[in-house]
Amino acid sequence: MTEARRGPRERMVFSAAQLIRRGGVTATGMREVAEHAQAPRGSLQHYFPGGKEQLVNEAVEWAGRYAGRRIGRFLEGLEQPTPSGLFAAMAAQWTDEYADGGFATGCPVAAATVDCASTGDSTRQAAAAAFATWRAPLAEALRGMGVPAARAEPLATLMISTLEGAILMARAERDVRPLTTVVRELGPLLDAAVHS
Amino acid sequence: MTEARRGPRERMVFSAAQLIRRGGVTATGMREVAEHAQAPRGSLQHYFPGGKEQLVNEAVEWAGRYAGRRIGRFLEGLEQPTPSGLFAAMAAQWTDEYADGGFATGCPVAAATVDCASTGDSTRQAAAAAFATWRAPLAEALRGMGVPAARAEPLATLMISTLEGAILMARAERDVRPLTTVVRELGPLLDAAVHS
DNA sequence: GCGCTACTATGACCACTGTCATAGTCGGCT
DNA sequence: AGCCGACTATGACAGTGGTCATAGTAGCGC
Repeated sequence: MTEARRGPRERMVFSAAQLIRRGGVTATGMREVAEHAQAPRGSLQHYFPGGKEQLVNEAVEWAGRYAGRRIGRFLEGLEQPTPSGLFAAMAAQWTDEYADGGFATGCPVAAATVDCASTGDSTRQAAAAAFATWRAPLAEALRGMGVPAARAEPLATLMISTLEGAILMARAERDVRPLTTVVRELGPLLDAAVHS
Repeated sequence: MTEARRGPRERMVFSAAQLIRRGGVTATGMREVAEHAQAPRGSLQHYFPGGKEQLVNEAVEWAGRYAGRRIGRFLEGLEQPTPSGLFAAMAAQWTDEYADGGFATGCPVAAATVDCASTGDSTRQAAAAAFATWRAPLAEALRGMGVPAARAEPLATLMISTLEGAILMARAERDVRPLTTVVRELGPLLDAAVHS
């Protein structure tokens, strides 16, 4: 996931996202980001003249694009594409990560929203945009599975909301139970939307 | 909601929860809490010898008890108690708050989880306990409405997860759309669990 | 060689954090 | 009155945050 062979700028954005996932926006320092990215500290002000706000916003945007791109990958991995299968795959990414890596990390977009929604408006907008770039391909995938166009966007919102909440609870409990539970409970509803 | 007539200790716990709701745990300072509670700064170390960690944990526990107690209130407010109606009432608390107060505040338990799940284990446990004290009366309410005992807990987890995620998205978008959407989409599933 | 740009390297600044130490005040008990 | 516990009031400490200023280096066109 890391791919060390990228420019220092990209590495810093990536590291910022990774550190925000852990402890939130306020708890991640600029110096810490540079160190984690093995990038010179002086490059921070050079690549991100807008300061921390710019760096955080780019990290959030990056996370949104990443989540959006994953939807396509999940679709390819499903032999029999169904809404519930897609949702299960989305959740499985987290259960897998938690299974072998501990429960240290959450969703960076959620962290940015919690920490910046009331203070930094640009970051809040970045988070909203990230959710949108995640939701769009998801709704498109649902339509491709036979979900009526009018239900695709609402169901995508439901899926993302439920997943985000389950991630929260799973981290708090240090147990994947919430993730597996919502997959099991929400699956039938999602599949029932096909051809209806 | 404030009720200024309480001891300074309770006021500080309450203020801590309120400030954590806004900007997260790391961004809320002890001095800020004392000032917000109109309590003397010297009382912090007197009432909370465990420092910030203790204060935050108590704020999270308080939030959990508050959410749990609200379930009963919502039930009383429903003339025809149904799972979907209860879920709608839970979400309405947030849409009401966002309608006339802006989107400044989120759930303190979510904020504590995001900020402390990987660093402060005691706070993480407090968050898990808060979710539990919220989930228990909710599951009990569902059973009271005719939901089979085996489905009550999973459905309660689903409801809380979905609500938490919708709160997140609503704050990011500065729009109650996610909240109203998940209420509309999840309602039928919840009601279908009655007598089945 | 010069000059220019891209990038790196440090050190300093001020604001602020959580925590501790110390002194002060108040009320009630005996 | 004296005393003692609960609580309040402040100041100081060491650490860290983001940001700025300044100087240095590498590479390239000329």
